[in-house]
Amino acid sequence: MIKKRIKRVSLKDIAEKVGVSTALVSYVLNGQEKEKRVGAEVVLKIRKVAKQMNYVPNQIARSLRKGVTKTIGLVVADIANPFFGAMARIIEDEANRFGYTVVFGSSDEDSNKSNILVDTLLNRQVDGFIIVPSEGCNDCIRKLVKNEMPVVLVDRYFPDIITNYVVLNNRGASFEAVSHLIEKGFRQIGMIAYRSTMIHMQERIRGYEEAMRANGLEKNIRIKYVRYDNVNVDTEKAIREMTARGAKIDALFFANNTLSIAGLYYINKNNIKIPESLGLIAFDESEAFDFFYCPLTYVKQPVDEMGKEAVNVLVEQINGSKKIAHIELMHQLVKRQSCR
Amino acid sequence: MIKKRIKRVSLKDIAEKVGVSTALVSYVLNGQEKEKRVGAEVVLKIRKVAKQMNYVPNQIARSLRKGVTKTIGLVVADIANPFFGAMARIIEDEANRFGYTVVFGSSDEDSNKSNILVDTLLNRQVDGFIIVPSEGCNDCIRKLVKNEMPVVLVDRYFPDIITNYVVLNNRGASFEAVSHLIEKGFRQIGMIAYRSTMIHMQERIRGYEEAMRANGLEKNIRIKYVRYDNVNVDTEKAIREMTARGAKIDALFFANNTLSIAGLYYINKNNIKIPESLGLIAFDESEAFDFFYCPLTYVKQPVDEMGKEAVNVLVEQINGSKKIAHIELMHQLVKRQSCR
DNA sequence: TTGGTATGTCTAAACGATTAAGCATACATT
DNA sequence: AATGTATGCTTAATCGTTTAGACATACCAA
Repeated sequence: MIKKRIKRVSLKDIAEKVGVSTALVSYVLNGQEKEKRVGAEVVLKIRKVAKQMNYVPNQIARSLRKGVTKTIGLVVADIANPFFGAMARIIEDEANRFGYTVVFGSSDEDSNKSNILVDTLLNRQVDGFIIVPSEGCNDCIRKLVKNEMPVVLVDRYFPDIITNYVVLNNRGASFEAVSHLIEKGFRQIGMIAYRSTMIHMQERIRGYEEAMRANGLEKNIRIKYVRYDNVNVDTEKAIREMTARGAKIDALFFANNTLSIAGLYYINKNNIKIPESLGLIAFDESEAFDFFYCPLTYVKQPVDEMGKEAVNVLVEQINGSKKIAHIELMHQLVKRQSCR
Repeated sequence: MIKKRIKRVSLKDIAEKVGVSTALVSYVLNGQEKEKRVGAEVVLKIRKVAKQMNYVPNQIARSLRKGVTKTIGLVVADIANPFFGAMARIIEDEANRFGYTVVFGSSDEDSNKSNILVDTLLNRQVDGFIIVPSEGCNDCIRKLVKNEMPVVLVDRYFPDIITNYVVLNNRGASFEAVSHLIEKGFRQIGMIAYRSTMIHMQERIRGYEEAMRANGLEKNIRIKYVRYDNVNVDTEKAIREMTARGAKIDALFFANNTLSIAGLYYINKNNIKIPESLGLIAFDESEAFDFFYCPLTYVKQPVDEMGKEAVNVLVEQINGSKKIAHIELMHQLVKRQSCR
């Protein structure tokens, strides 16, 4: 059952060729020839032979011995979602700067998948995790934390679990967005959110509610919840209901990129006039927001910063830091024509 | 220098607790209790203790011993590009089905970065590669192939290197797109492509040229080349020049998603009327194509199929297959309003 | 009794690197 | 001559698995 590929060159091969022990080869190839007092000619010879034999160190063996893999496990909701794709890219670059490689997995917001992913990555002895946690994976995160596995949560976190996180100032972002709609004269403002107990959603909802209340519009609060695995159908239904004659809304606030885009498809299909019939504010970024016939005002997240901070915090944790980082980043409200 | 984390439970710990050798534990936990004739009560006890101690096998140790890591190395141009993000997602799912985990890296179309990535992944002893090769990394791919490392190239390949690939029928796709423009009455059709010798670009260009020639329009061939690291500026300049009075084009064909979107921004900014002043066909998919004021006709790639096929071919290679797969998938021309 | 077969378990090497500790030798110092 | 110290290299254990092969015991058949 042992794999038979072209036999890779090992330290031993070099050692034999040069006529020394593997220890010397290891010292030299790790740049410890000074401390370990390796003879000058031997150093040169080892270097030469290593290059000539095309030696590539076996990171697996090294990892086993050192108990460190120089690998980061990344769990996102869906790598195909541009928000997470962009974040993954930043994380990749930043991790590389520190000598880490990234292994990733998509959870589809499913706690079961998340669990499996985390276990797989644990098997593989990743040195730490960056996780976009899903609803219901509290225990899984708690287990990691209890085992002192370095973990940084991003985009969301669990208030009852003490661990590092890097998130957006979601409530404030939402508050500003909705306040902006109100300033522009909208009163019947509806919101479309994921049906999720996760804190990022809850905070965005809370920000909406607070902005409404702060302006005496608490009676106008209308929130529709969409299931993650049924975005299109649920979003269409939500908008249809909210724009039906009767309790008609005059503006709509979307809780994230997927919802916004689903909404835009519906709005286009039904020729709803933006901003005359309906003011809009979206969340996250998308080219769709730029090319929609009436460019959207949206809440922009600092994805780059989020990714970078996550890696920085994680690397510190891996290096033994004990202090817990709770980072809340600021949004930016990009104002355009979708709310006059 | 040895890492001190919470000590993970090992086979030995279980063996000691149960009072047997590690061999038995290994057999049982790998489901070989029948073949290896392990006593019935011992089997139960090992299972119980393993569960109770929360045992997680060390994949690193197993990999070292077996010479197999159950890991696939994925090198794309940029994981943040939705085309590659979508592909990564498919590859992830398909790889998981076969018990593989995916390690990824972005090359930015840079052969140097590609080289470093491949070396890093080699260190980590991945069982095989799925690579979107960059210009100039011929040697790097050749080296892998020579060492009998399982490799599948996607999106593009090197005609002079014998190895597996899964690509689009690029020339045909381009040919059909441009023919469609011609059918619709356009004659002065320009193309915007990457300045790249890679086959996918060359084939898309060739398809364009052939369609032009097939319709006696060879004198009208106008191609502008854009640098990967300067897309916005170069694309703007290209369109400006092509639409300047004098040798004015009446339609434009973009060679991929990034170029299309850069072009659309320029077109919007300059109020160019689509399709009246300029017919358009894009390549790849994007929500931008749907929300652009005049929905774009575009060449759709079967990303899912491409990802799946790549994994399937790779797994076969890893399992020892010697036959080389050259797979060309069919595009789909999605016809909408941007070319009347 | 002898040998054969079945059953159950263990030993120890191997994967490839790292690294503490030990062994030689040469040279300088008193 | 005795001791110290610098230099240069080797030995062997270790990380956590896997697995071929040895070993031990029981039972049955001839």
